[in-house]
Amino acid sequence: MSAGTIPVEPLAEEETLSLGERAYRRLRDGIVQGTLRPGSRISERSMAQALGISAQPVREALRRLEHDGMVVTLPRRGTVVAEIGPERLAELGRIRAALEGVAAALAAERMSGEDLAELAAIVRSMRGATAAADAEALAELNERFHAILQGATGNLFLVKSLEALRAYDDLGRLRALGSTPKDMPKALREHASILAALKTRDPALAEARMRHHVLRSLTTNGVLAAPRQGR
Amino acid sequence: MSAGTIPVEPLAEEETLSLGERAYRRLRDGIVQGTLRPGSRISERSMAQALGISAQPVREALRRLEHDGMVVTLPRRGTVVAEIGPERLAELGRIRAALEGVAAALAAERMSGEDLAELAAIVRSMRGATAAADAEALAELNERFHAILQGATGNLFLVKSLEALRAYDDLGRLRALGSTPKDMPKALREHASILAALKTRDPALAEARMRHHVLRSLTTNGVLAAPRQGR
DNA sequence: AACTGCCAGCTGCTATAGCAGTTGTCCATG
DNA sequence: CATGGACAACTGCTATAGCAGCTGGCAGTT
Repeated sequence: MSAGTIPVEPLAEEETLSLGERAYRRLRDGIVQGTLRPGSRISERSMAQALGISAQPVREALRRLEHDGMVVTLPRRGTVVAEIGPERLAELGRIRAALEGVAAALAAERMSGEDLAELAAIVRSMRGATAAADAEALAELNERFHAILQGATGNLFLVKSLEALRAYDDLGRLRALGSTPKDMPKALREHASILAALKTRDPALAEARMRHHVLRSLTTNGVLAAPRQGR
Repeated sequence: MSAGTIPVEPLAEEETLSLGERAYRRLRDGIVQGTLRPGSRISERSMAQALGISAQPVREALRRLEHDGMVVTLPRRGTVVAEIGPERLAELGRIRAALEGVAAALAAERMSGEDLAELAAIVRSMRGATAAADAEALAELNERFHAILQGATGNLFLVKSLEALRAYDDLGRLRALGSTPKDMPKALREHASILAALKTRDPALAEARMRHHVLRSLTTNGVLAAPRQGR
């Protein structure tokens, strides 16, 4: 590595995932899409045979799902898909709003200039996509916005918790945050205001704005009900 | 189950834990107590042999620890104990404050009358223990207070996340929240005020007070620094 | 001496087999 | 008919063995 840099891209970070990871995603998708309905019993052996793999990866996946609250397993009894009603979804949404708020606060303190610039670029792209009413592009940009912000915190616990919560997005037939056409301008303004708070390194302001943004978004998407206690 | 309830205590809830659970606690304690220092490499096989068990439970424990942020494992490379500096502890403390706040909000909405009465009894006991300056009793009561409140939310994800965060308590040679003698009266007042908010079914107020309580407690214990941005 | 390729020794990961509880059914018993 | 106990068929849990990838060092070549 003395001479100039080698002109090749690094390999894709996850060309082949572990069986446990694949089983986890498979089961998770099955649950949120309704294929595996609440109350369904999931046997390690049966599911392993159905997936064509061994029982260990399935077990590992079930443990993770249990941590996520999607299944509940009684020792030596069995594992069943948990009931995830609207009220539970609302709770998880409020938890998510709180965590994303903390992430914004931490990001306001630690975030690098490059990350800030990237967020600014994303917000600019959002402006165009909003004008074009491109819902798909907005969903993608929104995902990147939050991902960069969360990654900037450098806190793995926070990132993983939010990742787990994000898995619930596909449940109530809602796709991604801020994708409904009517609230696109709102979401754009909110993202811009969050970015402004990050630029001024104001943790409290960034947190309040992020939290409000997530709560508002979940409300317009029907996950949360009335604007009872917000902020 | 027709006649009166059977006059026997249920079996001790965890007379014999699974090996995976025991390995998890063992390793977790080793990390927070400093026996397993940051950077230490943990091999599934070696650790299994050291604990006198198989490799699977150890692997399961490592996965959980990774989720908690205490270890980080690179696929096919190895698992090492994560570095947990003061800044990370502070982050986790802020996350915890936010989550306990949400728990208080949810509890204010859902909590039953019996649970409220139990919390009231605990606060009364706290009053006595504070007068007697009984730190140990206060720590115990404090733990029960938060446990009951969190359990009243009925949200497993929330409970498990807070449980994971609680594991970090033993790290910076601090034992439990609110155990330092000087802030006993403060903690007592805060618990009482939280209880009051719960009684009036005010989620926003309960959340704000709980969050302030946790942040204040972590601050006086040295986990958090100046009262920069609170509330 | 500097570089390249090979290879033993790790590592996490997966498969197979078997243990130990739990449950529901069926038959013997009151 | 009602009741209780034993057995079979599950379940999750654990142990053992072996696979696949990565690392570091040792030799062989230039």
